[in-house]
Amino acid sequence: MDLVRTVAEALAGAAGLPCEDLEGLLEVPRDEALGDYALPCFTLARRLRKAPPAIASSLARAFRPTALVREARAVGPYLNLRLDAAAVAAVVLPAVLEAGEDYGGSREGAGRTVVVDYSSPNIAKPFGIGHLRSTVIGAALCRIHRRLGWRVVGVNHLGDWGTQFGLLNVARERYGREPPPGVDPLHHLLGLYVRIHREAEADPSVAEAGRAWFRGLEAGEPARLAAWRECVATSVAEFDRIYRLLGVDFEETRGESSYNDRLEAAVQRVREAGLLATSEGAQVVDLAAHVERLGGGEPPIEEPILLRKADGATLYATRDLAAVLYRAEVHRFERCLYVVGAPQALHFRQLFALARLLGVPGSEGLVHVAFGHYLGMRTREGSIVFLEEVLEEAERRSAETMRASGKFASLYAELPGEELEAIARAVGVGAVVFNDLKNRRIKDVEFDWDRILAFDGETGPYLQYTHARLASILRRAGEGPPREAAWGECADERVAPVVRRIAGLPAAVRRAAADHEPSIVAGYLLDLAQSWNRVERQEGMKVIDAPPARRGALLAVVAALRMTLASGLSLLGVRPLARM
RNA sequence: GCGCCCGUAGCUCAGUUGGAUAGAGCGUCAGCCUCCGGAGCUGAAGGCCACAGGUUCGAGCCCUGUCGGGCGUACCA
Repeated sequence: MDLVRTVAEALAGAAGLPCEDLEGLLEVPRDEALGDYALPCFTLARRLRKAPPAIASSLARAFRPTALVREARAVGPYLNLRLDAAAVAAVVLPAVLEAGEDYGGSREGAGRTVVVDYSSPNIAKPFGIGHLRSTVIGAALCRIHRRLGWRVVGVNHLGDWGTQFGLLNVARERYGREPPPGVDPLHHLLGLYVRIHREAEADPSVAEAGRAWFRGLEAGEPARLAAWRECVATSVAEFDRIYRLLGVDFEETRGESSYNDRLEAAVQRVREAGLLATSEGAQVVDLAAHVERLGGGEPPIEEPILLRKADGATLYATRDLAAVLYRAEVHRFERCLYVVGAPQALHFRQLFALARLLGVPGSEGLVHVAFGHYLGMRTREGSIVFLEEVLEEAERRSAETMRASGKFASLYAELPGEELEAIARAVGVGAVVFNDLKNRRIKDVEFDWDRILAFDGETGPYLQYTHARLASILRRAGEGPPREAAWGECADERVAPVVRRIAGLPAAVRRAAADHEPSIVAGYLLDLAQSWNRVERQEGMKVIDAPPARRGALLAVVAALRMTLASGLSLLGVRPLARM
């Protein structure tokens, strides 16, 4: 079911133009009174060598109404199309009911593979609120691509290697490996991490001890490897708890350390391609010198990419290069998305340029999905806001709101306590997750408890609440939506705009994937929910008490609406709830 | 210095490949529970779309410059 395409087809005959061209040009007018769709004729003017208003009026004359497109009227340079709302409902609603909560998908990604590198927290560092963004954006992009038929490989590229393990283990040796009674292992590690970092800043010999410890680890000392594994295991256990809470699951969890034995080969490949140079003792690729070979008119990258330090050690870029080679070989991706903060833009421009210079398959599909950070927290200064802390507070507030509800008794009476807890948790998580996804990802977000935990306005709970009320109507109706209904009942000016918006999910999902921008789905859902809440509350519209014909049609609308919301919310990682 | 990103209502943000009169939410003020769920809804106030040029029939959107903010700029990740 694709409404725009059907409209374009209806118009193609009159216009004498290919359907695809028209489909791209069609837009929804700002003012709904003007029509359901509009064809601006400006761009056609050059092609047809006629003035836009003349094109519009001649199209209007040539147009023959169809069952779906009832009328085409020229208004200045626009051709405004009026759809038959009953016909729209007859096309849209049964299709949505058929698709269910998978509505919005397609097969456009069939046979294609996308790798999504996301979350990727550092072991031995706290999982702070800042890590939420990559996790939640990446997980949403995975679900969105999967819905479009792609084979998705979500990768958690753990930061499980590097000098911080040296420091951490120096601290463990000095202050104790085992947590004191009553302290869980992870918080013990984090406490050590913060403490030793403070000391290292004040005392260079501490930092040197850390580096020395790490050298021993790299050399493969068994005792240090064992200590390292312990740290990794402790951290991963914590991360898993958060991932379960967020409903996040990875196809591949593979840390930087797993590329250790591929680093030499990666550098060797660069050398054989004739790209490796020595500069100030380090081994680098001078991208400025080679990148013009790639064409594409990209601005040159002045900064060289470093693959080996003067002391022979490898770097971040070396491991990322090894990782991209591995992924190309094993996963054979068409696209590979790196959901990583905007400050690393240069690093990825360098990495991608190098991959293209090496002719890595799929390197044209490498994308840095950059995002702004939460402001107002610094890891090193101890003023860390733990994600888990935020989620727990969100759950508390949600439970409080539930208890304060006048409907508490009637809504929740028959539910067991653990179910209530699960609902409070889903609402709390929904608030935090949606808050993160609702704006374009490049925007920085200032950390603010009240904002992140808000339950009214443009929030996750608002959408969940709308969903719950729809579910409630369907529950009370005591019957499922009909396959066939008097669709004319959906044609009035209150219901028709809602039905038209229901039809918009596939386009929103498609655009979200193309732009790697989950906020497009978020914005779509808010508009959808608002359009319903407006008519429902404002007009006091009743579904269940409506006369039989209207009741059936409205039940189909409510059911389709609920499925559309459920589908979109699931894509974002927000749980649709039957009650809350 | 150079590079990248951001600048739209008091605050946080939408604004499709340039298209009709720039839209939401929060906050403020005024309203709506004889309710299929008030975590909702209605209304009001609030804008030289940072500034200046340019391209175009048409610019919040594209180009150039200026200002403001953020980030990056070789041996951290």
